This record gives sequence, structure tokens and C-alpha cells, in this order.
Amino acid sequence: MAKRADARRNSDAVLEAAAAAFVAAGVEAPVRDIAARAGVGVGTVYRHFPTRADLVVAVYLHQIEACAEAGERLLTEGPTPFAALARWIDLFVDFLVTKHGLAAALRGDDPQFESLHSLFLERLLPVCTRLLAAARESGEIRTEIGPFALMFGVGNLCAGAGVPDYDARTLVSTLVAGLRA
Amino acid sequence: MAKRADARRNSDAVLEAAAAAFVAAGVEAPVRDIAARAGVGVGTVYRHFPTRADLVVAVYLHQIEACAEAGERLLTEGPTPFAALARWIDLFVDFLVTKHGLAAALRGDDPQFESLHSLFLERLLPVCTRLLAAARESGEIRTEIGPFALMFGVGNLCAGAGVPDYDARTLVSTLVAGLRA
DNA sequence: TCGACAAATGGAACCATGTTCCGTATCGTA
DNA sequence: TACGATACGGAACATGGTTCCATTTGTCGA
Repeated sequence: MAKRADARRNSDAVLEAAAAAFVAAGVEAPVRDIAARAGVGVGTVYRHFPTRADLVVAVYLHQIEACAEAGERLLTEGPTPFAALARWIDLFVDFLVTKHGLAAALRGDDPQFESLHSLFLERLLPVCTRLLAAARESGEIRTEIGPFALMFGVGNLCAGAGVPDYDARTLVSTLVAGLRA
Repeated sequence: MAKRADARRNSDAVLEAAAAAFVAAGVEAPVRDIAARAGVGVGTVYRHFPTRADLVVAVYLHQIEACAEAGERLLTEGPTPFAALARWIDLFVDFLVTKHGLAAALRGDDPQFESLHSLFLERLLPVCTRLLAAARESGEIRTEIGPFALMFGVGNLCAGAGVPDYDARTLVSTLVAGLRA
């Protein structure tokens, strides 16, 4: 059976409200605030998005997809596999640093963000794995860092973006530079 | 006027309980738990340590001091300033990864941890600054990363230590390797 | 030794936030 | 229109930080 019209309307309203709240207050914005913005009760938010991660996923799904697809493309376009990897990581960093608190949320200790974690793992990790493997095969990289650790590390470096005197991009560039032995 | 004897006794008990709680549940251990471990009321905890950061600082002060002093020493002992920097960062990482949640707490967005932040800045940042400057003068480093960003980045990489397939030490080593141009 | 007073205590109470639950309202269909 | 399924809202509960003050307890001078 199709969803009821009011259900879809509310679902959309919550999504929009969440997107706005995330921009204003980060991905940890209080559920009550999101509900209030959407003009619904908290129960309705939970009905449509059982966990916060579901909301985050819904809000950023398109951008995550785009990032994943860009990876495939860069590999064929780039001058070398390592260059492709570096560019792809730049895209990944751009995505993370513009989402207040997202990088911090990716640190896995909170079961709350399980499905977000899953999405990153399922969609982005394979891309990173291919790029990294290609760069390794071409002999441009000599390090034992695996794709997961690399993504996790880059994500960590992006946490706390916004602090004065701290530029996540420069740090990530340095890390990537360190991948060449 | 000197502190009353019972006050000192309770202060010590809280400190000890906090140290145990931090090991068991990380530096975000509930205040109530710490109070219960110490056999005092929560009010007593707050009396002696107004913020959580004060507790953390008190518990780890010795180790932070030791790390700072090691920096001075390494500079005179090391074969090169860059080697000294690398070794010192190893010490710093060892300190952080063995303290569940400490690295995460260092990300500055929580005003709760202000005094912890201050201590790191006051005690460790000068050490890092000297080591980095020495390495730069000796021509071993060519990057625009400042001492604060470096420490912050290393701290970030240490957050989430304990996750399978993620080794903070390897990532930090790679980052440090990237400092050489 | 003892009384008085300041210091210290404990935990109830308050706030903020996440989460659940169910009586009520609404939609879609027969 | 009437009825059953669906969805809604927000009160209520859980957790954890923080404040406050009536009560207890050291300490010191007499």
C-alpha cells in the first residue's frame, strides 16, 4: 500500500527542517528543534526516521552518491592513480568540512550513527579501496595503510574544522603526501 | 587558611575515583558514577572540581608534564631536530591513545573542556613550537603547517583509537612523513 | 574541654535532551 | 457517509549535567 499523502508531506517537511537545522546547529541538532521547525511532533520525526543517522543519511544521500561516482570517474581521467586518489580525497574532504559536525559523528563509538556508518562503508569504502589499490599497483604508494584506516583518518582530520588556525585540507594534503614512501 | 582535613581527604578520594572511572568508562564518565565510586555526593565533586576538565587535568597533569619535559630533552639528544619532533609526537600519541576518549575531548567545541584545552595549549604547544621551528630551520621540513594545527591534527587522528582496522600510530607516522616536502 | 562559626557535605531538585507510547485525529476507500 | 487503517502529537519517562541550601563537621580560641 502507498504511503498516505499526509505522511509523505510530513516526511518531506521533516527532511527539509533537518537540513536547515543541520546547517544552523550541526548534525547533533536537538530532535525537538527539528520537529518544531517542521511543525510536527517529535513522534512524527521518529516515525519517519527512527534514528538520527537515518535523517543524516536522507539529507546527504545525494552528495554521498555523487562523491562515490566521482571516484569511478577520476580513476579513468586522472593522469595517474595516485593523482586520482588525491583528487577524490579532496572531494571527500570538501564534503565533510562543509557539514558541521558530520566528521565528528563518523567516529564510530556512538551506536546512534550506525546506519550512517554503514552507508559510508558500503558506498564510499569500495571506491577508496579501488583507488588505493590502483595507486599501490602503479608503485606510487608504499605504505601499509588500508582503505578503511585512510578514510577514517581523513574523516578524523576533518573533525573540528572551523577552529581558527586549523585547516583540515592542509593536514589531509600532508597525510596524503606521506603515503608516498 | 589551609584546607580542612576532610576536604583534602574527599578531594583525593574523588581524584582516585575519577582516575578509575576514566579507565573504565572514558573521560566522559558520568559525574554521578565518579561521586558514587568516591563515596561522596555530586555536590562534593563539583566543589573540588568545578568542571570535568579540572578533573581530567588533575588526573593527567603528571603525564602531561612529563611529555612536555621530554620534548626539551629530545631536542638536545636527537640526531636531528626532525627526529626529535617525530619522537616527541610518538610520545604524545602514546599518551593520547591510552586515554579512552581524551583525544575526542580535545576537539575544542565543548566549553566544558576549556581548562583542559588551556593546559595543552600552555604546556605542550610551546614545546611543539620549538621542535617544529628547529626542524624547519634545519631544512628538514617544508610545509606551512603551524604547531597548533599539527598538534590538533595529531590529536584528531588519535580520536577513535580502539576501532578495529584503525591504527592511529601508523596514520600519525604517515602524517609526519608528509611534513618533509 | 567545649562552644561557636566557617567550611564542607550530600542529595534533592532543576534543566536539557533522547526516546517511547498511546489516545486522538485524519486519510482513503467502500 | 461511515469505517478501519494509518499517522499524529506531545505527555511521560530515562539519562546525565548542574545548582542550591539545610545539615553536618572540622577547627580554633577561650
